[in-house]
Amino acid sequence: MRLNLRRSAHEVAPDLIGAELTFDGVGGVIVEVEAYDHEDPASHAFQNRRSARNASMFLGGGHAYVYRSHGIHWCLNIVCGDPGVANGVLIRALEPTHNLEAMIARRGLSDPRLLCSGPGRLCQALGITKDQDGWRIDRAPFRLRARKAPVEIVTGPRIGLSKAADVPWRYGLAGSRFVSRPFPSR
DNA sequence: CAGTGGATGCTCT
DNA sequence: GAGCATCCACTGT
Repeated sequence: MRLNLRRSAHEVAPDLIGAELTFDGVGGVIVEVEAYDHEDPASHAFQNRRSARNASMFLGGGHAYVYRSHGIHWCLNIVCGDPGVANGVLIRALEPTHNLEAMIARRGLSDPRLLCSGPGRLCQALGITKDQDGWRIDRAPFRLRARKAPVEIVTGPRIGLSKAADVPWRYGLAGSRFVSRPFPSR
């Protein structure tokens, strides 16, 4: 499979499940994401409204959008679609596969299930901060590799939102023990 | 396991 | 000044 990040976040999001993401050789397999588009009241760039924070969401598919969450954590999006239209996929959880020692050192934990199971946790584990905002996700030191085999995908409502909390734009790898929270069984 | 509250800083009104 | 696309520690079953 080939990843085309110039499509909308809703098309890209399920294709990212099972893909491999690393930064400086540290990372793993994407097991949970959420899609956000410019017509989404929960998006930082609702109605394509630009701000200092969300500028990189307008750079077009293949860039990183990193923002500060709750004053403490960093969260990583993969920007999708055409330049000028704010689309992004929040990377919520990885199954760690590459350089777990570096993750353990940064996180101060060794349980593999707690290293990258959450958007803030995975940025801490990989060493991603505001410095990476606007960088290309498909070039060094990032690396993004499409999945090689079909996967089973589950969906559900997105996490932690007060607006548009009903739409099922959260995607996960079925049966993964590394998602940040269980998906609704039905 | 479920629920609660604190930490903490930036964005936008 | 309010509100977070979060996480962790702590409480009570």
